[in-house]
Amino acid sequence: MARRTKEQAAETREQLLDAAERVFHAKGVSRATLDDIARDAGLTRGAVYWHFDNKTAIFTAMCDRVSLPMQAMLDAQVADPGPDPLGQLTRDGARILCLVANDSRTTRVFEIILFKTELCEVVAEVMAEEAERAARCRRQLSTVLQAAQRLGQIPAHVNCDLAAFALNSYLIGCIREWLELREFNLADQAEWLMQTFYAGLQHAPPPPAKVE
Amino acid sequence: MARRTKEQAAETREQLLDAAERVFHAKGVSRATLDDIARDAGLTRGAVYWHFDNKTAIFTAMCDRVSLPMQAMLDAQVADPGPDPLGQLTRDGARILCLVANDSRTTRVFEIILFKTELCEVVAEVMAEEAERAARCRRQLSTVLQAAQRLGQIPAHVNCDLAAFALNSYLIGCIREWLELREFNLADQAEWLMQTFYAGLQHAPPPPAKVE
DNA sequence: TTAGATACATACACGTATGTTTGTAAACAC
DNA sequence: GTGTTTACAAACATACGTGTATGTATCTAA
Repeated sequence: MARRTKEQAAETREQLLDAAERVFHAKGVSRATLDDIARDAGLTRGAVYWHFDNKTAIFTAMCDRVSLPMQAMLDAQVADPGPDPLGQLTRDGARILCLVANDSRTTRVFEIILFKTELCEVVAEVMAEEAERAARCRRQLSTVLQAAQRLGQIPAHVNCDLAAFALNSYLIGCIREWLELREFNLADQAEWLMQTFYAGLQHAPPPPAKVE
Repeated sequence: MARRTKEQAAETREQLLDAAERVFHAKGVSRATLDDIARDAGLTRGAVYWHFDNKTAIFTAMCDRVSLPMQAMLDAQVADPGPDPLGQLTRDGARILCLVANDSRTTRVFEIILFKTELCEVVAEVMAEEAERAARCRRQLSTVLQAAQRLGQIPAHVNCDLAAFALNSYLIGCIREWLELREFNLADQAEWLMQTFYAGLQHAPPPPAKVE
């Protein structure tokens, strides 16, 4: 095959990742063949092995294309909680839900991660990364919730670590169930869904014991 | 191999399902081999193919062992909402969380379903069943929430279909995230988690539009 | 202008999962 | 007690995915 220029090669890489999204989504990650991906991109496995070590490398690269921007968004939120942390969290949560609902790449990759990926010992590195990422996310959420608590937006007796867990669970759960359902416009209801959850935090009963 | 009695054969079947739980959990459903399952049970693939048509049949049988009892529990709740539907829903939700936290078989199978199974066109029958089951669950939750609404436990402006979606999402999300985290005693916090969510429903803002 | 590196395509060797078929010893019907 | 069916084990044929090795045409740098 003819050698392409650097830019053409980079474009080939993107096309392979696009193809991986489609194939992973259609067949599931483990049933997807490197040949499937190559063919979908109009290439051969030679191109795949040139740009990536193996299927796992493709998978992580594909995830990074959507997760890195979202992580940056949360980082900014933590860096400056602002005068209304709870309201800002509401809007950020709603914004994430809207992204899932409206950006097709985000939709597809979330569907792949939530429904078409088997985490097991074989992909231990990926699991460890994911666990670290999730833990960091919870810590950040807890930090923002504590800021809200200091401003009196949340009762003092609320355990912010547990509340962060609940918030994170709620968001993931809403994304997961909506992706499975698709019967209403998530973007329209995103604000209400988030506001209802925070109303619960504001009127939460006292905790039975400390978390952890 | 020697022929076994009917009871012995039924026990063999159970052992195969136990083995399937372990192997699916360890390797993921699609990476799990029928030979893996047979060996784990101390048998051969001959036994597997005698009791089940293929891997999909084993998977559904394994799921049924835990999902059927839980579905029966929800059915009973719908048949008689009682004088305090919201309180009863709180206790039922907490009970499910406790089951996930304390019953090892429930824990394992939920982990398999949530983290170690790839839903795709290849297993379309399983997906269709699951979608129907989930839809039925949401309808039942909505029914109970409407009963609570008639009793004044939830504001009249709340869309019960959307609230059922939120509740279901919250439960699944909590189960999923706790299974991934495992850093606190879920059974201890189950009541607080559910009560906090229902506090949100009771203080929910008016909806922006109709769901669906 | 040419030597080497690049960006793939093609071909091969290997392991391995699957479905099926055949074998077989014990249980059960009679 | 004999024949048949049951509940598996063992062996076989087939297919398929992976990794790697090799081929090659083009780009690029000197």
